[in-house]
Amino acid sequence: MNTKLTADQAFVRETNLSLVLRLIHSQAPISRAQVALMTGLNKSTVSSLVDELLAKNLVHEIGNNIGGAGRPAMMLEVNAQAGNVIGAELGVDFVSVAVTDFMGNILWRKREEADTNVNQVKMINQTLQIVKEAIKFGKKKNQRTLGLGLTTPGTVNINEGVLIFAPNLHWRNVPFGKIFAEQTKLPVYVENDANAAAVAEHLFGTARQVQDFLFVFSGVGIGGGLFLNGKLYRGKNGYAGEIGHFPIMAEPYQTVCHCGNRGCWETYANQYSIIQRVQARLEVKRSSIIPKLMAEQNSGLTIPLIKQAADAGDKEAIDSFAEAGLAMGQGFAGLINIFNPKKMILGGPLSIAGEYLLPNIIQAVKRHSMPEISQQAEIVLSKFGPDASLIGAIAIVVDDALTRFIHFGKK
Amino acid sequence: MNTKLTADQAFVRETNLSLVLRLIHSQAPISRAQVALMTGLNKSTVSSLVDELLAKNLVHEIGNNIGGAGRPAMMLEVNAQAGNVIGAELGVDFVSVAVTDFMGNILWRKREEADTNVNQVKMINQTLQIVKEAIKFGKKKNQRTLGLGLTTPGTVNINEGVLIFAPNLHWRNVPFGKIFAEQTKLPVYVENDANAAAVAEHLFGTARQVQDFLFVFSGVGIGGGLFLNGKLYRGKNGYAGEIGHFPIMAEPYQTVCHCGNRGCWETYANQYSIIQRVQARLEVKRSSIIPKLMAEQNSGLTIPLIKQAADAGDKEAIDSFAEAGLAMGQGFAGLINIFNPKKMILGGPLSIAGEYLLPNIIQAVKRHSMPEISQQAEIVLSKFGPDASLIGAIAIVVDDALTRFIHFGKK
DNA sequence: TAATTAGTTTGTTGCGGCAACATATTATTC
DNA sequence: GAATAATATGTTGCCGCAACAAACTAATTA
Repeated sequence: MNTKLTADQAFVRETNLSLVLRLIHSQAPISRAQVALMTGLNKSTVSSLVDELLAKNLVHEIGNNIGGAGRPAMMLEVNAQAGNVIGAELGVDFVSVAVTDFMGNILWRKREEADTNVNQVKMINQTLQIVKEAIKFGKKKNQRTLGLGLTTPGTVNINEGVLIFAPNLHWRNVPFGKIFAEQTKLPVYVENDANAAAVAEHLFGTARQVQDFLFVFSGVGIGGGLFLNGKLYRGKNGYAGEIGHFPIMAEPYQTVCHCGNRGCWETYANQYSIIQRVQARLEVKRSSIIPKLMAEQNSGLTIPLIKQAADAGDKEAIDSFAEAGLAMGQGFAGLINIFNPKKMILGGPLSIAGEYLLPNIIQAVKRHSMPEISQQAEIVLSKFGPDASLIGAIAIVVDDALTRFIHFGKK
Repeated sequence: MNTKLTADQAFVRETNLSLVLRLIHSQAPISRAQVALMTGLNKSTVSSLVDELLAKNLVHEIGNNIGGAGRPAMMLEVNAQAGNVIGAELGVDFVSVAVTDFMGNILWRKREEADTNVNQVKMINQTLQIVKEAIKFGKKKNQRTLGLGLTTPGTVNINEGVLIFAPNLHWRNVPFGKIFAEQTKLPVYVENDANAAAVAEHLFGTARQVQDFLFVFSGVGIGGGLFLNGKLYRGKNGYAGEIGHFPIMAEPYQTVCHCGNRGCWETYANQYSIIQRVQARLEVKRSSIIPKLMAEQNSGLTIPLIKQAADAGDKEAIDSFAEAGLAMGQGFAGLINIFNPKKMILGGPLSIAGEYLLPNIIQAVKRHSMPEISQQAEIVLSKFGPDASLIGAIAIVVDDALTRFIHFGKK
């Protein structure tokens, strides 16, 4: 951790450059005068900072503002063509890769099913193959590629780029950073899925001006991205955010968690818990269209299928989501009490059923948290839903660029 | 919230002044040369910064270092006589006030029993009376008094100095800041007990160089002080840290929490839960010396009395602490998974039984948390035990002084 | 006396702030 | 329709102040 504690003039310049760049990023189109007003910086200082950003091609002028008295303002925005970014999400049963411009607009994407249980090396090679396609696509566009972001469920050492432990993948100590850097010759960023999703939401999503929020990434497990005081909180070793393993022991479903313990919150509120709930309901022979759907589609009992049943009005599906939503809300309530956040954002694969989960989450939060605190917290769905972690992989590269680019020379 | 995001030269000076002052505070005695080495600042810069601190009487020279080659170093330390600080802790059933010097050394203290249930105004007046005694004592010492810190269990708006809600006191919207400022003419700082205790531990206690830790304040309830990235985390409105109200619903003790809900973690691990556990054990007529002790001392069933019984080897007392320790550890485990802290510090009234609780907390943490994370977390007792919040009241004044004093003119 | 370490002096570089100014437009008046 | 006023944007040149660098003095030991 390169934690310089002292300040000097270079630090001042970097701070202000980064601040102005981020402001232009999130508020574009915006004029120099508006930047000066919003930051409190002097007009002349803003001009100097913007000049530098223009020279580095990070920002460009997009023509005059019309209307209003006085000299028309020259509007600025971040240059989407500042470079491409590649993001890859390594899920438990799939791999997703995307190429975007600097503003996070998707230019290319590909998703493949995968099976992590079979072979770690095979899955890494599969990912590498798709990433190489993505790089080829980026080259065609004749743009520099700024980096490769890689997200995965589990605790990550981001400095070394090593996956420490992913309970749901049963993987330990995988040096993703080294592997992908050698094979792609790109700067590689490795990050936990929920952390990355939180950054995505802050840069491109529903948490743009929000300084304190939690991203709850729900899928096979439940992970948390803690965005506190305007930045990601990673804890002592970067493992912070394992919110799914808070021991709550609430209901009779005493499922053993992938982490090895019993009573973890996520076992009551993850994908599998919903499937369990549906199974239990089907066993007592209630009328449900789910068996019919499974037969028709030759499919197992999956979340998309249950969602489909719920959309068709199937009571067992809807009630199962509701139950899981209440269990989810119990954890949300606890987290809201702990963090006093402005927003709680639900994303990840399970969020495709957000419309069935959210009302129950909100209800449980009302019941289980301190009203003074929960009244302050807005509970919403991720802008990117099941793609939250993929866009997150992009976001961690862009976010780093927004602070580091400043050090680059002229293009 | 005066959140200036931009940086300028004044900011640089403040940052470095504060850094040097804090370094001298925590590492004294220390020379200018050592400060330069540790901070990376230029020798001449350090000299200039130290000169300013000397001129403001915040630091003083305490003579030459002896031994070693070269010119002997002039050692520096923070001037304990820079001013007095008054701290007041408003507990659920007591009031404690102390006067310390700038280094937190206690010069005077007084504690009175109180009963918040009877009359809020009466209790505030009682506190005010003792605080005025403290001020008089401070004046005798012929020192300026830097401020009054006030801690209380509950959520606090620190900017307004208002207690928003204290479940265990049944108080709402008490403008402590205004009341005490008018009556004492001192700068008044109001803070939640656990938050303040965390600051105390960081400035004066076992977390001096620790950037990421949680203070768990256990007494009538359980509060948390979240010290993250080297500073207190307060959340959106300053209510963060209500860790006691995480809904866990673990055991048959379905006690209604003071917050109005059921299943809050603190109901399984607070003072009253231990008393309940002892009562339940005594009812089934086990042999215990507790009834005898109660009769002898004409006392109710209190934590100090149960502790006394445990010290005498009483199995029921020891086992009750052990049970509560395990319940406490369950929450610790969840918090460790969420925060990946370097330390977990247990303090507050209940920590007088720390020796009986801690081993069980550690055992439960091992069982319920992810080993990669919990191996990183040291679980320790507060340096100040039951006084953690009182010293915390001092610490919030000193901490503010360490950053604000820099703005003062020459004395 | 030489070596070593502590701290000071003098001058340099580079930052943002300030105030005056040039520029470009709309609004108002005749 | 032309002249003038008002308004807002952005630039220029100068200043104070920050840390830094290098050369210095100071005080000690070997």
